[in-house]
Amino acid sequence: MAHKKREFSDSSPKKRTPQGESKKRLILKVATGVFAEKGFHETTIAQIAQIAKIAEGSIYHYFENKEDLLFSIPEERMENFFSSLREHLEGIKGTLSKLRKIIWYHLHFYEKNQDYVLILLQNIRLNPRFQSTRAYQLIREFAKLVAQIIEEGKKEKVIRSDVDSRLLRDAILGAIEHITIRGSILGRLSTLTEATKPLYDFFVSGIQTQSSMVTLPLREFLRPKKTFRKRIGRRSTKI
Amino acid sequence: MAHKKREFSDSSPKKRTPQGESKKRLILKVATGVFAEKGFHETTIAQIAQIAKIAEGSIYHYFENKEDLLFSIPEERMENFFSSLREHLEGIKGTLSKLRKIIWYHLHFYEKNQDYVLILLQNIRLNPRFQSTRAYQLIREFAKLVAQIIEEGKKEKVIRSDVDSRLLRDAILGAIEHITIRGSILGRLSTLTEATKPLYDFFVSGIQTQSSMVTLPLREFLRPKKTFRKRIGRRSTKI
Amino acid sequence: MAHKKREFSDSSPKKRTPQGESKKRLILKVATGVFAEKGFHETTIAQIAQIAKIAEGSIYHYFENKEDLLFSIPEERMENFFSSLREHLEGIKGTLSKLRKIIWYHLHFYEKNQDYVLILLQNIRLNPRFQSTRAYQLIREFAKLVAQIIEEGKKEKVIRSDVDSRLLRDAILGAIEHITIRGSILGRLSTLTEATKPLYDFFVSGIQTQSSMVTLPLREFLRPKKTFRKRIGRRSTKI
Amino acid sequence: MAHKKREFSDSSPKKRTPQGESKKRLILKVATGVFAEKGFHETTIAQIAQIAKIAEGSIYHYFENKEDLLFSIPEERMENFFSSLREHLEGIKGTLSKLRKIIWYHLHFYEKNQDYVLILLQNIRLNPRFQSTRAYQLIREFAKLVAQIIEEGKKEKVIRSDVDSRLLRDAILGAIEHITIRGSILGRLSTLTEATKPLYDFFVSGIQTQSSMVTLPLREFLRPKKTFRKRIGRRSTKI
DNA sequence: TATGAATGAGAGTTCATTCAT
DNA sequence: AATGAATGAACTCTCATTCAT
Repeated sequence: MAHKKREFSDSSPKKRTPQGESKKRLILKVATGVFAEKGFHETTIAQIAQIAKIAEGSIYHYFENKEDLLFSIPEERMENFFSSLREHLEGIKGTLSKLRKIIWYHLHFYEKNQDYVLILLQNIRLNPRFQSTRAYQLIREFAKLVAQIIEEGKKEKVIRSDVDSRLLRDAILGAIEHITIRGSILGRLSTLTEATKPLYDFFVSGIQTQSSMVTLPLREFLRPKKTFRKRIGRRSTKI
Repeated sequence: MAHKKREFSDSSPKKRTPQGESKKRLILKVATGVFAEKGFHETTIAQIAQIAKIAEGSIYHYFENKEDLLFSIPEERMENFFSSLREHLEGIKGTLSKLRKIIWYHLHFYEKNQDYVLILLQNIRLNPRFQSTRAYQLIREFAKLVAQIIEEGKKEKVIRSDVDSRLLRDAILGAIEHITIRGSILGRLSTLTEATKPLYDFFVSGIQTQSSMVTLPLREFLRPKKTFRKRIGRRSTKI
Repeated sequence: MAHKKREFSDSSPKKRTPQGESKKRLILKVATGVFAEKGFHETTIAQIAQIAKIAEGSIYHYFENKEDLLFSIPEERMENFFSSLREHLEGIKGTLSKLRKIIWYHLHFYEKNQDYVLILLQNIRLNPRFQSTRAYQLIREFAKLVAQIIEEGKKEKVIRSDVDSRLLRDAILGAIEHITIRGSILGRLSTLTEATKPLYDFFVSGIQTQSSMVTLPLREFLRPKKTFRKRIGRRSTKI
Repeated sequence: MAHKKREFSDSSPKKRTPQGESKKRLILKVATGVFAEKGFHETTIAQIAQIAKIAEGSIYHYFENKEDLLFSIPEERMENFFSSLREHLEGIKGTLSKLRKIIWYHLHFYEKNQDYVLILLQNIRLNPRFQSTRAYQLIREFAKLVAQIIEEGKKEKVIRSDVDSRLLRDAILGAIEHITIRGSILGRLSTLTEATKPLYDFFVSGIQTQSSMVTLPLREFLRPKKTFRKRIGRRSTKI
């Protein structure tokens, strides 16, 4: 009555316990898909087992419990995300170019990991227990990296010195995330990277027209600079 | 399906303080708090009832089921949010001022409705059934309004004509949301509005320093303008 | 919707005696007994589980829900009833003999399946959802069979040609059922088959005495027959 | 904490508070309809109250509880049924005519009380608590009456002396009930009385053709009668 | 390793019934 | 007499998790 033959090992790239390791991957893959589609709480272990064509109990050989399975999803992906990002940033000169790269890479990554994003944003990120996770550390490191790059930009006088690095970082990441979520709702996830240039432009150059923008700055530019920031500041405050 | 007859019902000293409609408000208030603190799925009806000091069954007098209770939370708040925003925008001239107001108001609203935000962003927004809700319609209307204001800005030549209104809107809202979520994690929700000016500046003026920015534009400004956009475009694409 | 994690699950000394398929039978048997005794609506899943000495949840491994459990009761029995009846009818010549056999077999079956009958008549038969059931189909087939046999009898001139086959069938089945129900109330279910002969006689020979019956028919018999049925008809109608 | 008021007996056949009495009737009428349509257990007090356009609590002014409401349905109807039947039987001579009348009247009553029948047969009759009810007594009396009439018939030599009166009665009533139930399923309840003649004929004359039936009896008729019944009996037993 | 039947705590929900008004 | 908000016991059903095989 032997079911399962699986005579030929399937997709595993390397091998440790070639079979075992690949089965863990299988579970993770299936779980990611189902979680993304139906939501974590609406998904049952039984469903995952059924789709993965394994027994429910087998899932508990690889994962402590349902939440562990959930938290295991970002592990590999974040590792991947972060190391690959570092490669991509390798050799790029200039803060703004790095920033542009980060925006592009982030969108690109979300585009290629659509199901994962939804889970991350909806079910993982705010879970307090997630914060004691390796993946969470990577996210923090990534966030720090972005803030550092911005700080560099400020030192290099490419970015205005009054910019709050962490706030800017959050704004950029937030913009990326929101666009991703909108994309997922509207089914436009596959063209996410197209938003790179406009997003970059929003943040780097702002949205003002040259004419309306320059009027004031230009005069500033030709005059002594000391009062500049103050004036801007004043303008911004009078809501 | 049915219930046993309650054979002996002697032991309960029932209180009855029929405050009428206000009980619905009470439930809503308690539910919002508990949902925000523990999460929707981690909250039980029994808990809500206990905190509200009412019977579990009473909740079902006012709400169809747990999800209906959840979806009822945004109802009033969004109505409030939107109508109050309109008031705030009343009489404001200038697209950028309106935009600044919207940023401020949004942050302000989230600051005053901290628990609500978390629920909205985590448990409500992406639920497909939410989209057949009055509150969802209001959110859509609000989003449209923002995009319209941006469009106006483009017509008035205050905002660059190559700006994608909806994308900009999503970027701004995303930035606000992300900052709010970060704030909730870090316990900084009560100073949210302080982010108004920096956020506004990011989007309106960009983050580039005058010097680095003007170098190129200034030359453009002094020359014939026709090639301007093209050059910017080219620059932006070379990632 | 969801369930709390079972934080500590230490206290249970679980037994596992996987008898496989026979557990479904056990549940069915216990359920039949309790349903018959207390009625479907008055029986709780917990009671069945307790008597069967299994966990409540186990019942839901074998049956979709309580109603499915109810509707599963007739499945096997009707299959049994019908196939066994066919065997019993095998080789019997003559419509009336077949009819007698059916009456006897029906009573015999009810006698041997006392608890089942009550459930069938009280909780199953009139439930609209039952009618999309295999068991219901068998009941229909049985009913058709009886009507067919009566039709045969009419062709063979053993049964009066003016007999409405379906009505006669319903009358016979109704009589059987009512007697069964009375028997169940009076605790006489074990002598049900004794009613075979009298019931058969009621329907086949009628209840009239020879004398009172023959008086008229005999005269008819000795005279030309054509006005016979009419006269009978007239008599019957003058209520 | 005294519940139960009902200090004064309620069930008076005339009227005390014309309004009150008519409201009780209203509730009874509505309840009968809903019970018949959806079944007793599937009907809620709230539904009845809603349809009757009264408050749920009001129902408990007139009825002890839900079951009391159920058992109150037959009360009036059975009273009616029985007294009206007596009138109908008034002046009818001859057992068979009375029997015919009873069949007709029963079908007629069910035809006119369609919703009531279903409730009686499905939810009331077998409920043990019903048997301590006035209505149940009436049913018993009716059943006795039928058996008595049959006994009379035997004394008058119109009905064969070997007929078991109670069994015959049960067979007749069962036939009527089954035909009614079939009628309710098939939506033919409104032509129920048409079954009077065929039913009567089944029981009184039997279903055998004259020819097949008479062959034997005729010979008997011409010979001494004593061995007649025995022979029939013998035939009937050899199943 | 793998299985999947078995578990059982506990969740959401229902609804007959009560009683202050 | 009438109301209907309030009650809360009890029910069905779910499902993460376990463990004997």
